Amino acid sequence: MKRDLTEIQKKILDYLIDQIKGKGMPPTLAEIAGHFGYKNRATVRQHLAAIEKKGFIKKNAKLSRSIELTLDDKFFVPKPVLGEVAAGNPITIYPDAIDTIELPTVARMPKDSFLLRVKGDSLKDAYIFSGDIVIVNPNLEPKNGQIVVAILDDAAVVKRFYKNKNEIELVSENPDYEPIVIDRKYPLFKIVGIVVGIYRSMEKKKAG
Amino acid sequence: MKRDLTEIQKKILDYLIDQIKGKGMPPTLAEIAGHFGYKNRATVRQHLAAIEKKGFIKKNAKLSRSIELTLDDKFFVPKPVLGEVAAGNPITIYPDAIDTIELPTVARMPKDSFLLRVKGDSLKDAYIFSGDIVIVNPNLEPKNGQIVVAILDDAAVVKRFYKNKNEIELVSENPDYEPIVIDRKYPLFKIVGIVVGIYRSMEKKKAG
DNA sequence: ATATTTACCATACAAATGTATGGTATTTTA
DNA sequence: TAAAATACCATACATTTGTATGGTAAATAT
Repeated sequence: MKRDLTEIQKKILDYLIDQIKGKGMPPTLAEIAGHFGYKNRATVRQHLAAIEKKGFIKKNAKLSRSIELTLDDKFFVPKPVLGEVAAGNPITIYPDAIDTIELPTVARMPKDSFLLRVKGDSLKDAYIFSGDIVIVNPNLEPKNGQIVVAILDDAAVVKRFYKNKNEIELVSENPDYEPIVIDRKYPLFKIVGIVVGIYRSMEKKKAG
Repeated sequence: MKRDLTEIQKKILDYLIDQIKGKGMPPTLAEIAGHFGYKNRATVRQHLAAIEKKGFIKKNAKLSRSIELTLDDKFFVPKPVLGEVAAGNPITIYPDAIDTIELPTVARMPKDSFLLRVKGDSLKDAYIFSGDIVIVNPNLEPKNGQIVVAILDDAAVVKRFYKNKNEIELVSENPDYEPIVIDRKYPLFKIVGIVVGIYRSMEKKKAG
């Protein structure tokens, strides 16, 4: 089937993915040549032909930048899910993506916002459920009543934010969970961001 | 600040987003012209210039397909909401968009899919609530247990789909609502599409 | 009432782009 | 060892592509 790529071909494919993912469009032959120091587009063309022959890309003849990654369907824009955040008890946010919504083909990662998958049911009265993806914007100031992602001590929770006189409270909608009052017990406390939206795929596969 | 786009400009922007997110690369002027039936690339160019002036895209001069979306910072993409669909009692689907929501780019939709705002609470046990936006794909065959949008008689509902021997049943998760059995009473019955995802913005007030 | 914006058209042109062909040299495979 | 495959080069060419300019007509704004 798919033979292995040579080292150079691998580097070129990497570059293709990087460009498509990062810049939002595939490079031209000239751009690829420029990046790798080739003096000729024909060289690039031959590499691309080889990569295509091995099944990693597809080129639509005669169209500029017509390099398609043959990795998967593009049902949704692939976005990395950075971790899981507890709606009940705190759960660690992993440094790297733990999962991807759909596949890592052609995505443009927005600069600031990120995704977290919710675990636990403490926000079920706010209609957020285990398995939902919350969209977190780290650049907004939290207002009372908003749902925020906060770090307590090396772990994160998603709860409603309330700031009183000199005390911050994180409350669940679910009465089974006690409100968390932020005090000296949480020296690492930090608001990670505000939940600006949630998304839920109906295609089932996720466990809670 | 950013002036509103005209209808045509909106359609073009939508097409741009669709192509960039879906195909992995922005279209050329000629491709845009072809898609909208323009006989001339200059027309497209002028539209793009207008859209760029209003701040929705950025063009890198002289490069082919050099259309960058400046929406990613905002993380959201405007999409038309075609109407309201009842989770409880049927509500008419309007022929034109009744609203526009900012759909997160994570929730980019498959081609041909559309959005409906849910009204009513008959699906609340399926965690879909009044005010939620459902993403509907009209190109999938419904399987038992899936949530579908169906037309009963000039009105639409969103319910769980079950097909028995020779009978189709639409059931709510909420026991307050009786299952609807499809028979001669519903000569116009038609499955509009399958709910493939839901999105809920936390920033906007929810409609009752 | 007049100016501006919007929404198209046509023609023209330089640069960008993909392609074609032929060449050299090295490495890998049969 | 001979035959492919790999990894480059150069030159040439037809299209594609973005751009520039000028024009018409209708809708909006001032």
